[in-house]
Amino acid sequence: MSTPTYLKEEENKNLRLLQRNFDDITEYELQLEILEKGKILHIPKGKTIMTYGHFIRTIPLVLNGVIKVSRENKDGQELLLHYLKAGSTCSITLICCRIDKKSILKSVAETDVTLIAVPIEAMELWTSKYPSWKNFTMLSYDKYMSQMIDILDAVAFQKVDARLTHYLNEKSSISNSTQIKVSHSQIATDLNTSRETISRILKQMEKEGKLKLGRNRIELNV
DNA sequence: ACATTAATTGTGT
DNA sequence: ACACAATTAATGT
Repeated sequence: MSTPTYLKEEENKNLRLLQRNFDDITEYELQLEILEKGKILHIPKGKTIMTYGHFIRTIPLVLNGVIKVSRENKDGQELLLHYLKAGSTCSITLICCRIDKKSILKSVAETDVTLIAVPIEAMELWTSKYPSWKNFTMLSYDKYMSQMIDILDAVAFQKVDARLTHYLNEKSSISNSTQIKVSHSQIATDLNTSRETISRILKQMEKEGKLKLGRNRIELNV
């Protein structure tokens, strides 16, 4: 049975995407194996990928789009941790699935997302077989740890207004626009604070001329 | 075009 | 943090 041409083209496209976004994964063999064992998933904006308590059986390699990762506790309390952009993976899942642990995180597609879902069984071999895979996972851990330190820093030492400013800048860079589409209560959830606090700080910032407010919309001034 | 309703935002305590 | 007022967007008639 021969593979239809359009499928091969699709595969080539994905291979190039993989090479372009994950330049730490160098072995051509490994790249092919990732595409062979992994499954390409297209996830629409707004869809929840993981929530608290889910078992994890695959790890995501993000090819396109942005995934929002937040901590979620039993009571449904949330705190935005970081964003996964193209070329990254969730390193906590690298550990989690190894020890067969339930997810302690929640992830939602911030934009439309394309990713390769790699089953854990495949990864096990790669660590010993391909130096660059080992390197890639180590770099991911390192990146993750740094981000966690940053979060700790922000929550422990920064005031809410500083965190809000940072939040807005990040949002703006993700959407590549100074127009941010989000409600005050969503921001409050992300930063784990109250909606009123966010409303008041935003109002103050508007008075200072830093931004312009609208319903479900914030326009950043440059 | 207008009225109704739901959701978001503003504010005082 | 809570209660409520005001405003805005969405929807139906």
